[in-house]
Amino acid sequence: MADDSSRKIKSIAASYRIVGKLQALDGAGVTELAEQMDLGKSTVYQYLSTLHDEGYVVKRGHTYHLGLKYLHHGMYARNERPVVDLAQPSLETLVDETGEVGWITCEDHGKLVTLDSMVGEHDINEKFRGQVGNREYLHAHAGGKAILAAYSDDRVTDIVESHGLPVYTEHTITDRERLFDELDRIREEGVAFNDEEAIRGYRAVSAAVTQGEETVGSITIGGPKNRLNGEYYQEELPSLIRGAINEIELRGSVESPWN
Amino acid sequence: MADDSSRKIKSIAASYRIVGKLQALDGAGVTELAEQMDLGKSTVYQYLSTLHDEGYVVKRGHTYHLGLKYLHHGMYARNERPVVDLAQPSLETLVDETGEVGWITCEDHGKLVTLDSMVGEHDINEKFRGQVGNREYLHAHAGGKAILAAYSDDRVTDIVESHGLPVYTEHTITDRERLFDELDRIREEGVAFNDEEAIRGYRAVSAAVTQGEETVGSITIGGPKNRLNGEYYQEELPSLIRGAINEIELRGSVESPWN
DNA sequence: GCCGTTCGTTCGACAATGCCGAACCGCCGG
DNA sequence: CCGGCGGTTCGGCATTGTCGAACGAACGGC
Repeated sequence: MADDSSRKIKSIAASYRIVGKLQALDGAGVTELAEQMDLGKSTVYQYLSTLHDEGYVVKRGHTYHLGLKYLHHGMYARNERPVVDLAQPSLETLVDETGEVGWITCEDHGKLVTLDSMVGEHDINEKFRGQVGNREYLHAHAGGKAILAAYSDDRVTDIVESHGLPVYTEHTITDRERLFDELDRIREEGVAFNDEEAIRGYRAVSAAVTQGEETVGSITIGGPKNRLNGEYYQEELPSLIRGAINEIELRGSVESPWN
Repeated sequence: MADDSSRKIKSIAASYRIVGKLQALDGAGVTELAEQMDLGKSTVYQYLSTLHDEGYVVKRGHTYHLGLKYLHHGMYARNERPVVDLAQPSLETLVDETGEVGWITCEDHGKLVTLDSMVGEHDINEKFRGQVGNREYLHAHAGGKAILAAYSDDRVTDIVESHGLPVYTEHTITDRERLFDELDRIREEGVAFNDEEAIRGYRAVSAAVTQGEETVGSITIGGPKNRLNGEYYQEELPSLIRGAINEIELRGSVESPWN
């Protein structure tokens, strides 16, 4: 593995390695970066000043930080995802009705990306609030499993092979067979659950959003286990989510009819 | 101009040119991009597949689109800006009180970047709503002028020289002398106005947010001219904004005392 | 059902250019 | 005044980004 002898432009890969490190370190200086990445000080400097000229990096004193041009591209990419506009109104009313936390997510390069999150009246442990842009593993979240269940088995296998099934809690699904069983169950029931599989004490219910034939993301309602339990968790929320999905797909087909 | 003979890594600059075009075209194919940028088809292909491997670009059918990794970096860069957490609570109450639209903005590479926007009860023409990540000229917006007024004249001159003073409406400030006069006025009064300088029919009031000695951004309240006029526009909003700034800077100095 | 077109993709070879070490400069503390 | 630690500049070698040409797959019209 890690072959990547395929024709890649090394400097682009290197530039993003630097960008990632810059983010991980909350900003850094030339020397520090050069040491951490086994690159010449002058090389790192050249990368950073190129990125600076292009506006993707800012200098504060003697340390470099990520610039806000990434926000421009990122929000553009977010808004381009149809699931955002499709799901927002229905999910918002769902959040108002339940008071829980709502999420709009989609898949990107085998990860589950948070596109939007809205908090209901039960404002909650900060832990459970969603950060837009966060990238999580698909298999450990309700929204991710809902999306995987909408994909073909081949596509799921590809994703599992390239990302693995890392463990978060004792409830995380960590082997492939159990995952496929779970996905079959989700395909039958139409909703996915997350029962403390990512964070202890946190549960969620989710379903995939499709536009035409394509799966474009998922919506999720989540909250603490002490409130999400019994019939509310097992029946009421799933039924509300299914209703919202229904509403969303109706609107979707009205907005772009016969397409 | 456009000298850029300075030691830059050409492939990084080129990769971001491609990323920008990809955004401008709402996704594009290899051939289309190659034509628009005067590059070999194979060259563009190599860039795109590198960016794809790195996860910064997604393929949908035969067209490439921006990926969501930019959202990850972008939201990180946004959240790192201290003005977001500092200003959010005070601005939110201000928006609730007035019912207008509120903005949190900051400067990045000579542009005014929207970090957050919140709509009050007078939900408004979509035109006036703020898109997070948007990059505007500083001189044509209340938030931008408030920031410029907090900078030194040298710094302002640098920005004006590299970005110019493009015209939006007949009220836009387009010459340097008038800009500096306006900035002096803002320094005295403590608030900046935007009287149809960016969009016809749109007015706004703003003030800069500082943390310690550093200007970290600005907060703005804006809305349609027919509501923002008379004493409300000239006295009441400025006084509310000044109050919010006061509150923000008190909290800022409490959170990081004696620093 | 074939051929023409158009797209994305692969490959090889040359020259441009990314990369590094070494030297330079400005700042700070002793 | 000096040593150490940052960021920055510069020259030259070898790497590698670049392009043209050729390939394969998908599509559509005669």
